[in-house]
Amino acid sequence: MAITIKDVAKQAEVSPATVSRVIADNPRISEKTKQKVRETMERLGYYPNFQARNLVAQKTRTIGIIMANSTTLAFQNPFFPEVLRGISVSAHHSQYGLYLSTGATEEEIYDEVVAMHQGKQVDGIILLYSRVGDRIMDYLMESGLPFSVVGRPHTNADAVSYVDNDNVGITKHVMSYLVGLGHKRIAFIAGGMDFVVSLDRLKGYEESLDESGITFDAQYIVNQDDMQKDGKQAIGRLFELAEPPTAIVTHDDLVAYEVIGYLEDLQIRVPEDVSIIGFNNHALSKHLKPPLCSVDICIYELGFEAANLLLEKITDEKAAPRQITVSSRLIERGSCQGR
Amino acid sequence: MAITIKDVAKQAEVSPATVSRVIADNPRISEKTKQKVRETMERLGYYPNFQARNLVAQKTRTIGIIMANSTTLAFQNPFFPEVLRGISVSAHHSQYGLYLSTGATEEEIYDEVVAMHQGKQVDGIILLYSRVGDRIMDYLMESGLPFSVVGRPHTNADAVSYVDNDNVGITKHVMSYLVGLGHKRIAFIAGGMDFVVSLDRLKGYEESLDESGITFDAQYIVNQDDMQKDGKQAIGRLFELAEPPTAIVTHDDLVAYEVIGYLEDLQIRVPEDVSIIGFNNHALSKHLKPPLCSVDICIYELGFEAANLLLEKITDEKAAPRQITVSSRLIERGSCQGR
DNA sequence: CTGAAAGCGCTTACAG
DNA sequence: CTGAAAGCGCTTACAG
Repeated sequence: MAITIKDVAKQAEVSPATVSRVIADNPRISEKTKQKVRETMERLGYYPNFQARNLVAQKTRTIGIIMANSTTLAFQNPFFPEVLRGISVSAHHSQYGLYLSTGATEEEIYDEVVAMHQGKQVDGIILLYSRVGDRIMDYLMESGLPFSVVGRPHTNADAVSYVDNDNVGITKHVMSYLVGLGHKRIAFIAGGMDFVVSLDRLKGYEESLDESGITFDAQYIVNQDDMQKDGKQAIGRLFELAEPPTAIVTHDDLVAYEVIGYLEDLQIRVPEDVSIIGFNNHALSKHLKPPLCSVDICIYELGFEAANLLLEKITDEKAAPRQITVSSRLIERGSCQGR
Repeated sequence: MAITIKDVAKQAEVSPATVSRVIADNPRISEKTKQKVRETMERLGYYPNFQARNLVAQKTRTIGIIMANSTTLAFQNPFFPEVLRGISVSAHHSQYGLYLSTGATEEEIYDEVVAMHQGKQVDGIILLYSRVGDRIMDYLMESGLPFSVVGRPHTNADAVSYVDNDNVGITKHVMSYLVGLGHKRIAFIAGGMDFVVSLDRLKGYEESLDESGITFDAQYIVNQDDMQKDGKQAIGRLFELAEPPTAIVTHDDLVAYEVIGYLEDLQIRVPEDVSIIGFNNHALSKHLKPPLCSVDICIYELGFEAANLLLEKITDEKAAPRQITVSSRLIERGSCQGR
């Protein structure tokens, strides 16, 4: 089949061991021999077989990436490609490859993680999400396989290397911005409550109300399920309340766009009647009319740093777990107005 | 380290070869022995080492995915995650893993393709794009490595397995829809002209004009560079023409959204003054005001079928190249109006 | 400075 | 029905 180290050895009239050492640029090999061997490799078009090399080296130079099972909207969401781009740059820089999970259900994904680990397919894993009571996280903790997480683990966070935004803090900032504009009835369109990021943001929401002396009212919370089942109805209900909200915070710009559509149907004007803020600062948000106020959570950096953390653990077995907080900031645009 | 086939063999008091055969469920092994070995594997927590297995099997059960170097907008675009989802489902079904390119420049990507092939890291490759005079495509053609392409190759298409929409046809359909509505001056916001898909759509545009007896006017064509450099100016120029367009076809919904933003700045109403159509039928397009008319190109199917084609070639060395045309359809919505 | 040998963890003809 | 041996393509102590 392909040219092996043996073929090169024979042609160059040295032993396979010597060829291997030339590839590794071992200093104990004479320059003369190196020249000869390299020339032969060149001539024969030799290329090392990574599988064989990895088998003896007991490593793969590959990172496994585990993504949550893909609901349609999650996939339309630019989070995934952007975080992947960040990971990609870091991995490529350190000459690591990327291996992707393909499972659709939690069960399948779990099996893949086990296969990646036990089957020695990857040197470490990046978990692209953090959810409450996640079997996969538990498995990783016990496995001894290096891993890092995008998002704060719900339990045992100190023992894990992860990147995250200050979700409580940024949400409080968003809220105090709205309160500062004179809003008191603020609706909150939350992400899935099994995700820690959603819990943190809800916590920020509640703490902020508390500090502003506004009573929490569960009627202003719209959960993910209601939104997905019938978004139009969920938004409609908000505005049938005796005291409808004057501002809406959504967990994602795309959701904000959708909400804006429903508001137009209801003849509710943005920002005159209702202010609205999204998260993730989608590329289009600045082009909307009015431009959408949004929180930039620096998705690229989240990916980039998650990969860095993982590579740190892979390189140094006993590196202590580290946590990185990636900055986030509110971008004020026309979709919010004082009252 | 980990449990190997030898450990199992020793414990079960059989030879490693027998354990291997039990794993492969070889019918020549007695049920009794199988029971005993399986029990031991279970007890010891044995898991096969894929690297070792792949080395002897001379295959990897892994598919390499090559994406074009990621300009920011390309990554915001839902095309990538959606096509990946399609690939993912097919690959997972056949128990293949996904290995992703990480290179940023064409040079880096080329090197990765060579490494994937020569280093025996993948059994085949899916090229997620087709561009004119692409070195990577040339390399793949000569390599003998199974591959498939999303998009019609610019040359030697018959020799390649690929999936594509009928881009000429669907664009003609879009155009005749607009012409049927009474439009004669139709602008065309094109994708990058190094991509075959863009060439095909432009061809459809021109052919349609021709058939409708409308003279082609290059002033109505906005190319990718102008759009990226200063989209607002590019659109502004269209409407400074003595005869400004009454309809705009854009190569992507996100670009359409952007254009709509500029039109609002120019006090040009959609659809009253100008009709607009996008491609890719983004999840949000139906929520826009007015809802955006768009072409659904079935991105998921493109990915799914590209993976199927590749797996066909991997499984059967001498499978003839096959081409699959994935359907596409115009979804009429409020952003277009007769005149 | 270089080579022969053993081994990474598996599979698969070849024997019996 | 099962085992001993060779081999996938590489690396790395151990000798010399």
